[in-house]
Amino acid sequence: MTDNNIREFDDEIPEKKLKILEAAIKVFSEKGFEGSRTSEIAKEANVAEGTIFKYFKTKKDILLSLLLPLTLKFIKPFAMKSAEKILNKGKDEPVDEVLKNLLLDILHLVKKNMPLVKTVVIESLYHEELLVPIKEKLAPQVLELLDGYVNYHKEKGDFKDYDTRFITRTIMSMLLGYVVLSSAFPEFFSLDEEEKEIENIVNVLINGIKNGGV
Amino acid sequence: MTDNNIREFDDEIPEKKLKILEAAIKVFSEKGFEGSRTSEIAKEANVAEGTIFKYFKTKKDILLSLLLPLTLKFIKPFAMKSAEKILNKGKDEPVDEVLKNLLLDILHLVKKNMPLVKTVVIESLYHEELLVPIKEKLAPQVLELLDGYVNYHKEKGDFKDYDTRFITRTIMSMLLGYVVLSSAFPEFFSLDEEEKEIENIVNVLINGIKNGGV
Amino acid sequence: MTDNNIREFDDEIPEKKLKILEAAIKVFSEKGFEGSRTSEIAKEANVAEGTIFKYFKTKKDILLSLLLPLTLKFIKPFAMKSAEKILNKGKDEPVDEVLKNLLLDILHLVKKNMPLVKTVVIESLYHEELLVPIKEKLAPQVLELLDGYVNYHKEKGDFKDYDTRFITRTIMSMLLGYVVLSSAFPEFFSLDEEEKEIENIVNVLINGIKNGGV
Amino acid sequence: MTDNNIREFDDEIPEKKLKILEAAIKVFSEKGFEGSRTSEIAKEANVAEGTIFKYFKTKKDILLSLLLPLTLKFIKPFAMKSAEKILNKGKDEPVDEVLKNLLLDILHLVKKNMPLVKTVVIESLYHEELLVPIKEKLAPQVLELLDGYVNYHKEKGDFKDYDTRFITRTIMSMLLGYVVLSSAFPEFFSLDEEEKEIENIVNVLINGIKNGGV
DNA sequence: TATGAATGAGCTTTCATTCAT
DNA sequence: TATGAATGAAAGCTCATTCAT
Repeated sequence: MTDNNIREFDDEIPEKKLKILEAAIKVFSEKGFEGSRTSEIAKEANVAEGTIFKYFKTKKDILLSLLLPLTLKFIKPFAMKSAEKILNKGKDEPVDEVLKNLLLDILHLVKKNMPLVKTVVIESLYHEELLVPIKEKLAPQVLELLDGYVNYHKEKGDFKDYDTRFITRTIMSMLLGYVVLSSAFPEFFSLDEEEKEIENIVNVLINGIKNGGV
Repeated sequence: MTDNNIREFDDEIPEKKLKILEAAIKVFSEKGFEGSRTSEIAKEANVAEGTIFKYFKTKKDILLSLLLPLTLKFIKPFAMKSAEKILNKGKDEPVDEVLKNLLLDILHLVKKNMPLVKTVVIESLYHEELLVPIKEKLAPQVLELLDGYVNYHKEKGDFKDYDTRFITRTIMSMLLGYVVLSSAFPEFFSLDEEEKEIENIVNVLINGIKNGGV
Repeated sequence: MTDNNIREFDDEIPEKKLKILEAAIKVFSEKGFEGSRTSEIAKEANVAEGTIFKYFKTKKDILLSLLLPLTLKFIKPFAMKSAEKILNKGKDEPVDEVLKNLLLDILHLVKKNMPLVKTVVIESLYHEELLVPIKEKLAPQVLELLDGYVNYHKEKGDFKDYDTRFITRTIMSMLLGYVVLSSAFPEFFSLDEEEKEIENIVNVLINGIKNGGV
Repeated sequence: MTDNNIREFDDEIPEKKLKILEAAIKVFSEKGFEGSRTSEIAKEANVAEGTIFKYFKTKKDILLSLLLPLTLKFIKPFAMKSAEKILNKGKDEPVDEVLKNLLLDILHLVKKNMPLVKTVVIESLYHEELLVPIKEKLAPQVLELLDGYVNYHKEKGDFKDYDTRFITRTIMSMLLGYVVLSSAFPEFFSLDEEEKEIENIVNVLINGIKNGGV
């Protein structure tokens, strides 16, 4: 499921550098950045320790260069492929179907890149250099996309008159909560019913849990 | 708001040990466990570095002893005070009012102890010794309480016939999502409208965002 | 002869710090700064390697702190004791006797602290941070003293009408040349005839080597 | 002035090897041998780092091969050209003129090759392998030449009856002192008056600074 | 011949831990 | 009990040297 695959953009990135990045993602996600040893990354990457420092000035540098793969992984496919699916083709499909597919897309992207996402998200709590680009580049793009979707349906009269940003946040919130909970306590979730779970989440989001609400 | 106050249970815990724990919570939450230095904890606690090791065998030991304060902070008040409010007194109050109060209670508890919670939650991702007790002691108690609440309303016919555990998870999910989002991106939230935000979240949870649903 | 004795000013300098400084002077003078290993300094000082970095932030820091002992060794005794001997008491003594004693004083100071002097002089060729204080503090004081001596005798009509600074430089030059040559090629000099050698140097300086002079 | 020109003897020395030697002389003289990086030498020589090790087994090897250029630079011209000028043609010229020209010759040779000379001289203090050949080959030849000159004038009755070797040493000493001082403290010397300075030095050497000495 | 990516031994420096006081 | 100087194992990083191309 998680394959740390960051090779899609191996335009001219050297093989060894890619192996080091993959190894770093794995080790960072298991031990945390500060708890990781460059020696372990080297071993994991089947590379001499010195080689790491040919490609990255410092250990911290490895962490910071995870921003690029993360961005490429999320911005590119998410903003391009999904955005059109949602906003153009989606206009005729039922609202819950569209939302479910959107959340599933994001979820799959996150799950496929869980070690990378986990590492960047957690380390951004301790390293401003990581948080700032996320806030200024990644987050706005995701928000813009979702805001567009929400506004479209608000104007169409599908959604209640909540503040657009509140609805966006709530959608994000539910997905985020699911991701975190299901990662931390996988034994409470059945792996094979992920699609059903997301379907339920979308249903709650749209109709609420109250009996009688449609 | 966050005062790291763990002195409530200073039955016979020595003053210096408490100061070390408080300092550790502060430093751990700012730098992460591995990124924290015992020298900084000592300075923050106004204590000699050697003193730390009179009370804690190792640095890791400090981290592990955060479980006790966390448990005391959450299990005790939450299970005792709130549980009764919710299940007994709450039976006559409207369902959304009860839920809102419950979430606000939890939220306040979390915010008041954010550094402690942040540290234990994040470090539990890297240290089994921390995760296991959480899964086996803390989580079940919280789940039991919420499950009870959900079951009560399901039986009363207030809630749709979702799986109890799914509703519980969804409630947790939304709160967790809110906590994480509002901590990571405080600039997207207005600090003074926390209560309104929770109110909205509860409304969405109960009625959904779909127009026409009550 | 060379005892690396820098303890004279051990006002409150910790014993271990002194031992590290002494060891560093020894090792630096034998291997050069860059060729020296902190591990060897530690061993020489009978101290754990980590202890070095309790007293000095970096290895470079050790080098820079040699300036203080050097200054104390040279400025203090030289400027105070010798200056008066030379300029006051010396006024009645024959000019060559005074000069000979002055040069012998300096020479003994240099020889007694040869490793320290060698290290600072050579490393100042590669480290601006070392050269600047020497040029701005040490050198001017030495020059001022010698200039005073030279001027006194020029005014008295003892010396030819060379530029004062030229004579000063020439005196320094001859001593410097002797120190360097006798250090590099000790086998060309008889150790026990140092005083005779200096006497000859002073004679040449005053009377030249030309026959018939005097 | 200093052109590191060691190409005079490029009998069959490959171009790249020469470039490496020149680069090494430059870098060594600026950073010291141990403080120099082969990577920097390679860059300075416009050569791949690996190429260095095609021509020199080790970094140390580069240092040792500086002996040959140094010897060629000094022994050859100095012993051949100057020696005849001094001992043959010089016999009719005034003693101070000859000495002045000799010192100027040496001085120019030293200045033109300062980085090379500086490096070999300083590093010989830390590397026996460098010092021994200097002591056994270079020094004796220089001394023999000067001794011959001094003896010639002693026998002619021009010089006082000092030990020949003492006079030789004193001449070397004064020149050495001048070179070192003027290199370390160039601001104390006027560059354009080098010839005048040497003239003065020779005058002092011959006549002394005492007033009335001829 | 010349390259430069890769190496890994060894460097300086850090830091949790110990222990004499 | 509390200290903080001292420790030394282990960390990140450097750099002379190798070798496949």
